[in-house]
Amino acid sequence: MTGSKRITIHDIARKAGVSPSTVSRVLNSTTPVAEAKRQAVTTAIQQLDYRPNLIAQGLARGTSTIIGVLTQDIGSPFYGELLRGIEYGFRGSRYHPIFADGNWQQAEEYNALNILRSRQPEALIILGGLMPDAEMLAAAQEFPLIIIGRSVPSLEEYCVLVDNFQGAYRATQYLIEMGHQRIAHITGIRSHQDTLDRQAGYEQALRDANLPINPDLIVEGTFQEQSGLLAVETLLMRANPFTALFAANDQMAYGARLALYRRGIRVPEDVSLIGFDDLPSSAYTTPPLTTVRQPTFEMGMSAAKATLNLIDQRPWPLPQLTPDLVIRESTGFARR
Amino acid sequence: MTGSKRITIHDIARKAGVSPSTVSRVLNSTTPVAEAKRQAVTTAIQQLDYRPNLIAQGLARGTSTIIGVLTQDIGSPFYGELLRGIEYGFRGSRYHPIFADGNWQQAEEYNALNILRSRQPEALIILGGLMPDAEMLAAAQEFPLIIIGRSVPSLEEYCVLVDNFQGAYRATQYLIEMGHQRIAHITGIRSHQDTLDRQAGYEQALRDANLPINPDLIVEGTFQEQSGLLAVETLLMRANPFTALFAANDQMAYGARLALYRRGIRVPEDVSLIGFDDLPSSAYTTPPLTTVRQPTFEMGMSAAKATLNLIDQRPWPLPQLTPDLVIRESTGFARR
DNA sequence: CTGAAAGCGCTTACAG
DNA sequence: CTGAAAGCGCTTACAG
Repeated sequence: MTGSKRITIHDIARKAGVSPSTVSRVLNSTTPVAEAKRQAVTTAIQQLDYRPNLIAQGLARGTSTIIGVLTQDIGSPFYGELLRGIEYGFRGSRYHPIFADGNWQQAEEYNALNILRSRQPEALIILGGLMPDAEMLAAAQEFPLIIIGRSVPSLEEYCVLVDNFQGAYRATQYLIEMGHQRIAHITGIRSHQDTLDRQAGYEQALRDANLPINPDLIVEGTFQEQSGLLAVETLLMRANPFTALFAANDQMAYGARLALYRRGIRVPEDVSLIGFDDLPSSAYTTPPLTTVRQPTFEMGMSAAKATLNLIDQRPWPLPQLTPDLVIRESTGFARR
Repeated sequence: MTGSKRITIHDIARKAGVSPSTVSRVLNSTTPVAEAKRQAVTTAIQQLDYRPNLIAQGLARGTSTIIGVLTQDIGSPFYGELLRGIEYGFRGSRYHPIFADGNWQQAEEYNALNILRSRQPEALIILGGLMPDAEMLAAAQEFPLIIIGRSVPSLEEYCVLVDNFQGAYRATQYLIEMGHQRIAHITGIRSHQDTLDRQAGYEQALRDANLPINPDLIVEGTFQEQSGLLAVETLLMRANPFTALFAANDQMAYGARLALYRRGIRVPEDVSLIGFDDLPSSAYTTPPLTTVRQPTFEMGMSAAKATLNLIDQRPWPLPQLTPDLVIRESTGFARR
């Protein structure tokens, strides 16, 4: 179970008949080294299967090559693609992301941030979260910082996000174009900015079409499946008919779809259903879900790339990401 | 963007009028320290908002407090719960998991392993993967090692997994009990042990019920949704009727369900459908999916706990995890 | 090109 | 109880 003595730069120096400094130099090719010695060192490294101790290197160089990533719910389908994108973005670089989860609770976020801090990250990526803007500004003082899925005033140029208002507007508008007039909305958690922006987009689209905003058609969810299911039950109990339903994320749309199914309400024949996110599985629900696509993988990847650029003090172009409406089969014309 | 000079143990020593050694001692409470000095140190720490540099500590103590986790597809829904469990299992400990992804490719797995190695992890958790058993044994020499979702000969006591054979057997048996005689199977990727075990369970259940094993009813998938969809198309083209379908994982079951839907084949009235994994969203498909549940969160959590125990040289009881059949609404009696 | 020395920020025997 | 010193495994001026 326990390995043999970890082998160090000194071991290979001895074996190669040079000084540790020289070994370090061939390792990092920072300074020319005589060919013979270089050879000796190289073969010694191979023979002893030596691998530099990154943490010692980190201490000596003052660089940890670690990027702290503050997540909110590692494990949720939405974060899955984001993480994959981040992981992909750092591949081949010498940097390695480490994750700490805030669990959508402020106290845990602070805690996670401190955990990350103690690992001396060279930059931070923060995904959403409930931390006050002031804290974000403070963090930006301390580290190169990229923020995903949230817009922080005066830090806009470090934020990677799609326009939630715009996405929701587009979704609602599409429903209206399809002839729907009574469009219900399941919101996310009130404290999230996404929730507010998406609801605002929904309402604006209604307004622009001269349709009334009916509070009875709006119900709050939690971004999770079960809440979508419950929301539909609530909506149905209110006996306020609707022919279309816009859920603030796909997971709630799944729950809503199930509630509808249980009541024998057909999608899209009786009710059109539209989500937000375009999770990978949304293309495989029955019927496949019409939804507002967030390019999550790309968001993660560009955040990673931007982080690398920030560290190297290069410009960090962030892509112009627009939420696309992906029209599948859960939406149709309103019944006449 | 760049922080001010990082403050160290010396800064607080100076401020508190003690030696760095003493600061270290109050930090770690390894040795009694006079109350007055302890106070001075504590307040200095607060005032300067000092946080120890974990990487320096690591070097000095020879402990990184890092656990390397080798994943295969961070971001897939199956791994989501596992990661969440792992994360949860390490909460409150001083250890922190870091992830590197093998992407289900041997070369990348080796690479990921080396990346982890360079971070000097104190233990390793390896999720599945294609690495030869011999490599796993070697890794176990080098680190305390826990393996999830795979059984490695002579390392059984370090493996956390559910019995795939048994789970598949149970699923198939249930279908048979419901009167199904022509049961199709969508397998996973051939090179995965899970695939083999699940198929074996399926076949054994058939055999035990004196039902024929019909190669025309078995089609290979990739564990992804699209392959489930394709598999059903293939099955349908073969014109070999079946009344039930067992997919080697939920994602393929989703794809299969969609293919069926497109053909107007009802679930469960015309075909019973059963998956494997019990992903969180499987409770919300239409109809909710009958499936073999893997307690992935618990698996992740117990792997983490076991790892901590291994590190501390304590016994590391691994739970007895059995795959439960979760009967929902995608299965029913065979048509007569 | 190359070695000896100092230093990265801590910890931990060692000697009071 | 406590300070000075050595050491963790590297890197990097500094002086040849």
